[in-house]
Amino acid sequence: MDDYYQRVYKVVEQIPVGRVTTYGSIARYLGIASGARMVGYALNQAAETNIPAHRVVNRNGELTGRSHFPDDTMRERLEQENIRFVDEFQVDIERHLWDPNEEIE
DNA sequence: GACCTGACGGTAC
DNA sequence: GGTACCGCCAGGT
Repeated sequence: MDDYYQRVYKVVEQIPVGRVTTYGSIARYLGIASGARMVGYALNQAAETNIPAHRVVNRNGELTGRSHFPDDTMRERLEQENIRFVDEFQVDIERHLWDPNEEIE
C-alpha cells in the first residue's frame, strides 16, 4: 500500500530536470498499466513532500494537477526548467517526454 | 459494508 | 477526428 506510493515517489524523483513524464508511463513501470489514476492520487500527497510532482502530467501533456498546487507554482517551476509549453497549461510532452520504462528498463 | 469520487488511459461508437 | 463509456485501485463518506 504505502510501499506503492514510495515507488511512485522514487520514479518521480528520477525524472531529469527539463524532462516530464506521464501518469500512464509511471503506472506501467510500476506494473499497474491501468492504474494511472492511482499515480496521480499518490502524487497528490507528493505535492506536500520533496517530490517534483510538477514534472508529471497526463498523456496529453496537460497540467491537470495544477489545481492542487498553490497558484501557478506548477507552471512556473516547469518554465524554470526550460520546459516548452504548447499552451498556457500544457507542455510539449512529445519534446520532453521521459519514460522510466525506456531509461531504467 | 456499499457507493461515489478522483492529478488518467484506452477502446468503442 | 471527437465524444462517450468503462476499467483500475484506493480512500472517504
